Amino acid sequence: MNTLAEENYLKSIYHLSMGVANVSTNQIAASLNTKASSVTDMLKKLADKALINYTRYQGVSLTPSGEKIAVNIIRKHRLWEYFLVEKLNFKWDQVHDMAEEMEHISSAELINRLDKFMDYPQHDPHGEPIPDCNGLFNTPKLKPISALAINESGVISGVRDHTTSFLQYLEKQGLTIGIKFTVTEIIAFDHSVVLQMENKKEIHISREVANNLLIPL
Amino acid sequence: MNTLAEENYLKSIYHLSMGVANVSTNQIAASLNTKASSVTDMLKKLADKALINYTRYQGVSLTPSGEKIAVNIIRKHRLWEYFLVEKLNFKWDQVHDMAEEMEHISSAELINRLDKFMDYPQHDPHGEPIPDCNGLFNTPKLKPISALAINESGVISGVRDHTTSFLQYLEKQGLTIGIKFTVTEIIAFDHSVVLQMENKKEIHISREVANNLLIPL
DNA sequence: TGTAATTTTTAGATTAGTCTAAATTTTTTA
DNA sequence: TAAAAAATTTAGACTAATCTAAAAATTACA
Repeated sequence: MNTLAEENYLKSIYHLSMGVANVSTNQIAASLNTKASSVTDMLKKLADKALINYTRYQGVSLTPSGEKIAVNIIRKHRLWEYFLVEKLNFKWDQVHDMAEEMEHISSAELINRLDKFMDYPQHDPHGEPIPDCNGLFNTPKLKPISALAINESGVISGVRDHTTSFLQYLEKQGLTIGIKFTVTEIIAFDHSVVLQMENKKEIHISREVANNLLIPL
Repeated sequence: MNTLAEENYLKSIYHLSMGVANVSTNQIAASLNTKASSVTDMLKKLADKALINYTRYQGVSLTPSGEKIAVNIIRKHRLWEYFLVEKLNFKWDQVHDMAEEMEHISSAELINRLDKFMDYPQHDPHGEPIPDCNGLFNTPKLKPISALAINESGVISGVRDHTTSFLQYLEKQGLTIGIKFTVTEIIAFDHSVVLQMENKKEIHISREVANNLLIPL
């Protein structure tokens, strides 16, 4: 098995790898709130274990076995988040830190039974896809609301920003996963957007919020 | 907060403290599968944090704050065991190691909601009492089946030994928590005991098993 | 294209938790 | 009650993960 620190590095590298060939030492250091020198040490260790491809000064990528471990941790994270929201009634902005701890519970049998207990959910409370027990999942292609024109509609399917403050704001506005809306106005001056919700209520969101709210492509 | 190692030491000291004033270094070392010298080091650390009363060569006891932490870990352990058995359908002999990991999940809010979700269970799958959110619980006074005479009855309410092999044996025999029986025979030669179950089936158990199966005093 | 800026790595410490081996204290027992 | 045995502690070392400061490599750009 791998240590907690190793698991967190693999997960971080996985997240940072989206769409890029190699992840830099500094990127990893920033995402884990640690120093570049600490990252270098750990990269050597992970390379020795054949979990990453690493050449000095050239950044890293996950090997298939490293990716498998990372995806499994993400599976556990998202299933526990789903559990916390659906079974224990937490809000979607409260579950991240708890799931960060729970994702390191090792038993595969446990997580598979948890998956079954919740009837195999496909997405976590933030709209992220949950890998199945073989590590398979399809990432829905999403685009921000800011890419829509007037009179176009969409269903909120994801968020780009996962910070508590952003999620709390969305919750308060009723802008949660699965909600349908139509763009009724785009303010030329600041690119803010007016949405009409299914219940006819209008919500005015800033360009920044529109950039961080995702709908299917 | 405390480290994982610190939590395990406090829990171990708590369990070993049942009915005795002080726990010895060697007892702790044996229960944690570590060396006496490692224990001594940790005892100094826990004493510095005022979680134990420690005088060199004299053994240790928990302070009120140390006991509070220990009881909280035990609360979490037992609630997760209950969850694993009642919600995820694990057998009572499968849950200990998983709960050993889960008991270190830190959130108090999480564990209180889990408690509520399961409707405030009073006992874990092995019959051990579950402390409430204030750390309060009453330890039912129990005695072994071997203390019964012929024609006396009882309800299985706890087990002294928690090893997988013992629990699996009991499970196979149908000797689980809550089961009622009457002693129909005690073999003088080896002190083995014959039980008649509610369904009239007779089960013959060794003296050792009878010593490890508990009923209310 | 060569110097400056940035990034990354190395060198050397530090902390938590552990270990072995030796020294010390307590307990047992002859 | 004094040696022997057992228990406990100390001393010194090791590993994992981290840090700071300095050195080395890469990249940027004048």
